[in-house]
Amino acid sequence: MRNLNPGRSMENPGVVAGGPVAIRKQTLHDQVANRIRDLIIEGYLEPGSRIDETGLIEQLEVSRTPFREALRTLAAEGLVIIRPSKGAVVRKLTPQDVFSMLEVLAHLEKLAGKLTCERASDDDITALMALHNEMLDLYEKRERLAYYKLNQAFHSRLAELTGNETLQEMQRNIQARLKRIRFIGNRSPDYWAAAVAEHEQMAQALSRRDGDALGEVMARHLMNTWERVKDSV
Amino acid sequence: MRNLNPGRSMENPGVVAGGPVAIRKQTLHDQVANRIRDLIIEGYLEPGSRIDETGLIEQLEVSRTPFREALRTLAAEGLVIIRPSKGAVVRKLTPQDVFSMLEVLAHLEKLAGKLTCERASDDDITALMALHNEMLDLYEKRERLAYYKLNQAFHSRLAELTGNETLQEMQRNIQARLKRIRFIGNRSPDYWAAAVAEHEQMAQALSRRDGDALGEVMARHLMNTWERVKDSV
DNA sequence: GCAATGTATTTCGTATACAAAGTGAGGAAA
DNA sequence: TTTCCTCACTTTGTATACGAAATACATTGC
Repeated sequence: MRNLNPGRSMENPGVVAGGPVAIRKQTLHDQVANRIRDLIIEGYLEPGSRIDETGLIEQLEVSRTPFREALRTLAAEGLVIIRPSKGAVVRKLTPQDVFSMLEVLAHLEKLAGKLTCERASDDDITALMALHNEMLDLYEKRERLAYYKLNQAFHSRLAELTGNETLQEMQRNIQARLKRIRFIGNRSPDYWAAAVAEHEQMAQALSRRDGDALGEVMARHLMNTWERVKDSV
Repeated sequence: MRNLNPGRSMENPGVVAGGPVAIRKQTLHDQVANRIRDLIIEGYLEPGSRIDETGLIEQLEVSRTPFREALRTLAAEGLVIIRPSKGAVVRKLTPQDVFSMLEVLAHLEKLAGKLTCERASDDDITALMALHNEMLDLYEKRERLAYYKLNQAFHSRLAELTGNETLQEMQRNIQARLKRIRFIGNRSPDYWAAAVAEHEQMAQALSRRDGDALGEVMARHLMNTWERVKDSV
């Protein structure tokens, strides 16, 4: 499924196998928005800290107009907060914020699980299971970053299979805000093992197309994530 | 709970009962964003139609900079779509879009119902019931617009009582996109009566603090809404 | 007469300049 | 010494100007 709205954050490549594809035009403010988003996620811009317009503009080598438009996009996405006449700050998530996001995300994933079981084709389910197996491999090898990325892909794919665009968008939005936090969640080996065990249960439910069970596991999975990260928020 | 982000759509007044509140500064682009949002919701800007930058700028008497920043905010909210170098169009909702939004909204409201039953104080519930009774009054008097507004307030309040900020934000976002559509939903007297009956059930469940029942009714309510509006999308 | 290409005109994207608001340091008065 | 005010400086907000891209139209060739 192609992302027609260049304003949203997406990491899919611009090329699809087989045949010419429209050249993706990226306006400057889109590029800037993506760049700043990454800077925030990767921690170069610390939560709560003011965003130095002048400084960043020089570093990114763009003028103020596209930069400010990008900031407003990120503000609408909830990643930064713009205080009129006082500059923008990277939004700092309180534990409450994180909990509320996980609570909603858990509930959305529950819906995703249920709908996917109802609507996805056998091939799609098989493909999803393949992803899961890859994840197990990576866990065995203790390749944490790769595992993490595949994990994101797994959840995104699950949302896609529901065919529900809104669900995907909301999930993406929350994921983007939580990205840094979730990465922390798997720091400890114990936590990681627990997460893998939960994923195994998901895969089981998925292969049985047991939507209710899948939904329950996914919701539980995210509430456990809370337990894992709450001390580091 | 105050809305600290002036970029988001909110209809609450700037003053809360009891005590001084920070004066809300509104930058020009915020005002413009709000204005355009209203224009879209009220139908002055038709879905699918191109937004005439030059024309609107003249009418609103603002320059391009705040206008374009406002557009990007609305794009991030999903109300308009910006096609690079080709102008912005008011997002046109396909029946699929509407269905997917209602599906997600239904699921979110289900969560809201459950959490409210678990977390709200008795006073809060009583206040919510009062809203409900007012709605019944307005239905008797066939005051459709007032009923509609109170209905929105009821659902917003319910989300507030969960104490979950993210849930509120997501609900607001979807509500904003659906605003026009939902208004249509009550056109026919039969439909309206059905909606009122469903609300009565909600109130019942709420007064019993039966979260599961409330959640079920709310989810059903929105799926019924789909039945009511699907032909007019 | 139709299609294709070149050109004019409009619209969009970005940079920059100017105005307004905020911030902080230093000094004067209590 | 402390507090409050003032003034200079920094940063933000808005307007405008210019270059680039897209669209519409006319002209030319078949």
